[in-house]
Amino acid sequence: MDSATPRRRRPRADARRNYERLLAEADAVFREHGVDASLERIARQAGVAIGTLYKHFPTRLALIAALLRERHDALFARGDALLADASPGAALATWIRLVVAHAATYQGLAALFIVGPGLKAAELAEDCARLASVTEQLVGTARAAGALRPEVTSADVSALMNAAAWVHEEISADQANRLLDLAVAGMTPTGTALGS
Amino acid sequence: MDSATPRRRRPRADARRNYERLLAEADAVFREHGVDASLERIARQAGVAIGTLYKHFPTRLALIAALLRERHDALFARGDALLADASPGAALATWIRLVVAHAATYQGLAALFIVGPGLKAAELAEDCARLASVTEQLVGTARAAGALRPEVTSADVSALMNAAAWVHEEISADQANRLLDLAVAGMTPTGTALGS
DNA sequence: ACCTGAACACCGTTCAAGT
DNA sequence: ACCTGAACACCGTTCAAGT
Repeated sequence: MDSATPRRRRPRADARRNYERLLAEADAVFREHGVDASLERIARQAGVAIGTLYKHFPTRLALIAALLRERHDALFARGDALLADASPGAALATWIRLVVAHAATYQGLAALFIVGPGLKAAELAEDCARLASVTEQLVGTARAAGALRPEVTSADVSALMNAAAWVHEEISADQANRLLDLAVAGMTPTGTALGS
Repeated sequence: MDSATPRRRRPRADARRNYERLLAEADAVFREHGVDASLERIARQAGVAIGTLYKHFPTRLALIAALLRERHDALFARGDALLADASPGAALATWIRLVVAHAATYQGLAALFIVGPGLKAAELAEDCARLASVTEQLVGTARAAGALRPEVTSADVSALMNAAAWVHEEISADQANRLLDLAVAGMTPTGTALGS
């Protein structure tokens, strides 16, 4: 059985260094120019040839996915912790803020998340599925606790989070927060904030 | 004085025909591939050389603006009519639907509208300003009539309209409508739909 | 007055040749 | 095992030359 998943050989030192430099430069370039930024620029800034970038990351999405790996693990861990929170409304409110802030880190990232499990985004499909799963559980708990109107779906909450992240990218964090607060008030039985 | 704005000379017949064909093909290509579609493809499909496209439309935004001209005139006319509506809440609700449907016609259009009067978009700046102006007036009337919570700004409504159009582009008209209904409920003193 | 298409720059992607 | 960089395709944009 184990032979089907051979343990990875220790990578060569220069390969590992190139991999790390590429990730670091990709983060810098994506922060400044969004996830559609030039891959050639990333390779150039990392001091490697373009072929080396493609060797390590066969597609743009593979690069993005590798870049998000650690942050996603941390995000999902926080999500799992929130599921055990005593106040389901407050837990969902916290989760929404976390996800919006994360999805707004690079311009264009929210657009990737929103298509999610959809056709494309192969390398990010699993991350999107986990994101949707945690959201669905938190929405379910909040609804069961009476913190959400019964007709609000987890798809509604996901769409809102991505839309708010997009507003954050395109206008400002402030305007994104206002949209979030208004829409959340519309999802609440009392017409106010979640968890209050 | 009039000599400062010389009356346009009648364009040559082939020039006029090329102009019209370019607009028609641009509409078709933008509908299928969004506003970032290849200009070369548009010229090719219109049967003209790339230089001819640039002669008529010096920038991509000039082409988009020309394409939206008639639709914008119709939209703003409807907006002016809505300002005289007896029910300000219902009028705003109608306006929101009109703008969202319009902003979702081409993928990427909402992203242009949301930056609006912002730095770029020179050729579209005036259209964005008129859009914002009508929205501001309708929001003001609705608020004065008690149909909106007092703290809701016209910037909030504009952000919501663009966000809903984006969700329409990226997911579905249905999901966009759900976001719209939920957020509007959060903007209303009663937590329900506008104009009811 | 308008149109054509070559020219240049830049990027995505692949792959033969090197070490 | 990994890296390099040329090669090809495609597009944005400009402009000299044609009609």
